Amino acid sequence: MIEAHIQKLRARDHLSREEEEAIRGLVGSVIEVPADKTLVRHGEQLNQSLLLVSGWLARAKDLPSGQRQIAELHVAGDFADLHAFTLKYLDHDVISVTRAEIAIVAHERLTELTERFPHLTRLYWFMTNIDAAIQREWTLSLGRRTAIARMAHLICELNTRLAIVGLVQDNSFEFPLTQVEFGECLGLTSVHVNRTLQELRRRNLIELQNRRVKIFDLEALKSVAQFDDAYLYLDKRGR
Amino acid sequence: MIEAHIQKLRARDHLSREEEEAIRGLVGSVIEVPADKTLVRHGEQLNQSLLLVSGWLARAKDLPSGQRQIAELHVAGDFADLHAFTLKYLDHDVISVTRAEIAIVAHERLTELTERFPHLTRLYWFMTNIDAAIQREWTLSLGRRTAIARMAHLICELNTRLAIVGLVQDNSFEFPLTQVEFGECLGLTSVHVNRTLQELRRRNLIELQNRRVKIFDLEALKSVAQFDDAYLYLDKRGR
DNA sequence: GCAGGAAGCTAACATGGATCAGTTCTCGTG
DNA sequence: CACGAGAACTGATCCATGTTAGCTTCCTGC
Repeated sequence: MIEAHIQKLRARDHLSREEEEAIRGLVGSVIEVPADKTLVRHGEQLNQSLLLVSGWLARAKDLPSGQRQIAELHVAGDFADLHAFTLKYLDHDVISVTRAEIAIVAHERLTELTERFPHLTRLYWFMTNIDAAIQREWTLSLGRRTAIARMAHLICELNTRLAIVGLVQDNSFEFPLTQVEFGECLGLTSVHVNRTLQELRRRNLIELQNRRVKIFDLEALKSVAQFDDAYLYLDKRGR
Repeated sequence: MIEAHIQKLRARDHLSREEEEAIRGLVGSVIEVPADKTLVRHGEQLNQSLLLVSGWLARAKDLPSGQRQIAELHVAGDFADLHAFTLKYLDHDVISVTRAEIAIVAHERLTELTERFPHLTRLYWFMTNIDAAIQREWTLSLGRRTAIARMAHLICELNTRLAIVGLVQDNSFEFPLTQVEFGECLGLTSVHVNRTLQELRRRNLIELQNRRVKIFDLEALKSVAQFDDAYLYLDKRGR
């Protein structure tokens, strides 16, 4: 059920058997939601967080004009709104990009967990800080990278994050975003997403077909993106 | 010494006398650094965090090409790298924008504090999540706002954050960034910063002279910026 | 197997902001 | 009190990306 989540944690730190059990004990009910639903609305008071079991979610911020910026994408194993545990309400929405299975974790359970396991407290604090690091990298992309580098960078990021939870085979993974949604991540219009995608294709770096990305030349793609995975903190230093 | 920091916390939650004492006990030495120094280098192993007493710091991310994006600005009362407590090393640099006084807090002290005060643990976790929310708002700015809205937004943000720690008088506050640095925050060139600043001036919204911003019409400025301070979490819900 | 809608794609044209190449201002220093 | 350096400012030009307005393809439901 939450194997992907355990894998994601294990990529960053050691877990004792007891800790793993405690984490599995967090999950209350598991629900299934359709694509394109707003699961959490900004400002709404929250007493639970969403642990994504399968499918994709996103953090979306909208401007009064209707323009949307996606601030982070979430895949299996991610807590989409763990930060709500301390924030109490969010400054963005959480939306489903695809149909998704979601394990509900009550904040009460998290309070108990954190009072029993200082180490897991630091570990989950750390996980919210990784989300912040990912958003910081997106900030750099939006501020300073060109459209093609930005797009290549996001694909490298997803490739790395999906590989951790076993969702990459042969440099290929499912990519369910429409070009409009892709643009909402990259700060681009769908027209320019289309053009940029074709340019990546033309350079024989990737292919995107039937909601699936295939990376032909990962090293070249990383170099276009100036991608360095350090910001994903894939090392076990003990937190 | 760390009054500003206490004020900033008090803007978000209640602190008991005992908790306040414990927080004051965090501070080791206090140092003074000149402007334009790299205080923390990305990747470097850390066992302390920097609590800013006076002056401005920034989180900077550089591209191999030498282009720089500033991801957040820090003013008196901010922990510039509290996230290093769990991250162990950073994915960005911390630089001084001005001469600054900095209180050094050893991570050992923080570990002790968090094991003694679960409430303060949640509070500091919360504070790192506010930093993330600020960065998310910058992401929205960079992705979807025009240059003038972005600039207006940042000024509104600073106005709000500086007011909390008592650094705003008569809608006016010290603003020590050069136009180049301002552009590094906004994802703009200094040329365009200059022009955009003139446009804000021309519309009688603000004035920037002698390293000082004066806001003439805060409501109009907020409306240009589409500014809503919800993302700064200025309410006391008990964390 | 056909209708309708969403997603993908395209071309022509518009524009916000970058780039380049300076000039002017300011202020600290000898 | 002149000089030098950094910061502020400017004009001309360019170009990456947006905008508009389609057309095409692919599903999905009936």
